Amino acid sequence: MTASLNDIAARAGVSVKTVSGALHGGSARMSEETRQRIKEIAEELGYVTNFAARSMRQGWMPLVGLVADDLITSPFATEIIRGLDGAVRASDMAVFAMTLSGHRNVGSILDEMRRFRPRAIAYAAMYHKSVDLPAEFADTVGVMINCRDANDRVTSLVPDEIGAAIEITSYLIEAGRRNIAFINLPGILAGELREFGFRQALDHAGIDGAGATVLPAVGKPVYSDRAPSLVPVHVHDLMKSRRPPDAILCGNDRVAMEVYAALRRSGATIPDDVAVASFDNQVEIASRLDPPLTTMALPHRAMGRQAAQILLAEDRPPVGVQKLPFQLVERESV
Amino acid sequence: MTASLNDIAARAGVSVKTVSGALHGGSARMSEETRQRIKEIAEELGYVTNFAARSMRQGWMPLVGLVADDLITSPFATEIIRGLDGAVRASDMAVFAMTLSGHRNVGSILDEMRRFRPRAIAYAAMYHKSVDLPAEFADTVGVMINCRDANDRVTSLVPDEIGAAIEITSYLIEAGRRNIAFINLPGILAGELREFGFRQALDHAGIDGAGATVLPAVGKPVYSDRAPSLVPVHVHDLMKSRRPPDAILCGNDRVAMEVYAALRRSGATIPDDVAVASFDNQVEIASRLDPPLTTMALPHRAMGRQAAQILLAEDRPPVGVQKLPFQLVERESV
DNA sequence: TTGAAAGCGCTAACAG
DNA sequence: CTGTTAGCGCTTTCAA
Repeated sequence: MTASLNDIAARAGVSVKTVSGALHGGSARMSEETRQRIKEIAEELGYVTNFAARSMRQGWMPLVGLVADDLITSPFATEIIRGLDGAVRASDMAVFAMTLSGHRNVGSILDEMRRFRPRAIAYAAMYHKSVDLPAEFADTVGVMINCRDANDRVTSLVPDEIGAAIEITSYLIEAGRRNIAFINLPGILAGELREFGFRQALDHAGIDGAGATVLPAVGKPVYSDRAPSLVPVHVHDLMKSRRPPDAILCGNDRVAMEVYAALRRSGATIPDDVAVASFDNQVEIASRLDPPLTTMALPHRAMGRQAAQILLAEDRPPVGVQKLPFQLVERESV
Repeated sequence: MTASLNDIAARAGVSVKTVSGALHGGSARMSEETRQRIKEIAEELGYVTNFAARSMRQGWMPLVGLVADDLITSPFATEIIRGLDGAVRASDMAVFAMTLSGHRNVGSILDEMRRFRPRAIAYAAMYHKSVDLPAEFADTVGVMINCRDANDRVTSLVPDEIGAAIEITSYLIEAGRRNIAFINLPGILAGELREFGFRQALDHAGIDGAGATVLPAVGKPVYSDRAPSLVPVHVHDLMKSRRPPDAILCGNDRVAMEVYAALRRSGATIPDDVAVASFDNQVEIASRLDPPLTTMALPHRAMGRQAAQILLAEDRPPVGVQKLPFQLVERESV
């Protein structure tokens, strides 16, 4: 079916070793003429390296495994994969992604991944959370992306939620807003941390508790897009209250989308009456809202890139949690 | 590092052949006791099959390659991959995706993929288009997803654009709309086909040309989300015209998003004054618009599933273009 | 029922 | 500078 080094060697009348050297330019030096001839024959026969065979000697396939929560099926995945892929390609490797979706547990999918003998494995979560990786897999996973190991046995890369919340809240305050409502994502780590940062920024600015309303975007304490949204009723109530907010901070861009609609219904204009800001910078949403949304962009791409650095580095860095900064994207909603 | 069959055999005091038979339960039968003991040792040693080694005999890795346009980085990818992955897993294989993004040409990435010796390769495009696959790769690619081979040498799976346009247009007509504007995606195959279906449905209903306005969503005849949008001005002009439309059909859900905003600015309500309908059913957008958007859902998942069937079938079906139906998702915008 | 041995395609070590 | 050979881990054929 597919041509092998042997086929080329036979055709060229040299040994496989010579062909291997010619194509993959090992230290073996040979007449440039022979090398050229071999390359031509390889081309002619449609030869492509057999990584499986090569890996028998090397011990691993030129792959970086990415085991994901349910990530691949989420729009956020794209940026993490882009970042990882770009960096990994530089080392002539490819990213091989598998999704946990139907699986019972993390261990079984990690074992599935290991069968392909990747050089290293990263674990990524769809949203920032704490993951309890079974002890026996602490060595298998080289880095955790967008989540942290509950037992701190694996180097983790997570977005700096607190910093981002402080930055965006301060930004709203600097824009003159004094009564900020935060429609947060309840029951998830990212939400807790952001609320912490939010309150800290308000404290720092000397704004009292009355100006620090925090409301849940959904009823259930679970992150699920299926859960019925509380956004319309919250916004309605806020705007009808004795002291309506002059800014609404949203848990993510989709919440912001709903906030936009609800504000319009209540007759408020953005940003004149109420400024709106958010977290995510989700492709195709944030920039297309009317007015375009000011939001803190998640460092997905950077986490992917950084993960590659860690995985492919000669020596593992000391285990720890690295917080990567969000980026403020200023648009017209503030 | 990793345990091999040899290690297990040594520990169990049997031959590798016996271990292989015990773990992968080939035709080889043996005492249930031995098999059990071997399995325990394997577990204890943390053995996982080495697919690379196995593939040396089989000739291929248990992989289905997915070479994509730029697909992986698009939210649409998710459903195609889900469909493909689900079906492929049933045959104990995994999907291995690679993106064309930085590459010069299709050929080079197909060769890169071939180095991993996948069982079969699918080619997928981000949006429905015609792809001119170099002749020498016609055999390499088993099926084309969301695009068709310009030379009809490869089986292709594409959405039934014409059918979808007819269905949604008829739906609008049945809802009593008589003056439908279509803000289409210019310069791409999907757009052309939909316009054809749109006009056909109007003709069939006996609605004359005056009720069939087709306008481009963007200026450049290229599908790009970077291109400046013409939607706001088109909607403005339409609503100011002597005979404003009672329905607007949109090229995709993001166009619909902009149409919503523009209609609100002009004071029109949805669906009372103007019904809005679209194509895509993009996750997180269509259902969250206010009011939720009636749209024709792209058959991405079905194309992925179907692709797996074709790739893994014993015998290849006769080459041809299979059109998969969209699904009408009725919400409140009509 | 189990063992021994060959061989898949490649690279690395060793000879020539 | 080039050829020969061994061996990676596995499955498969042939023997026992």
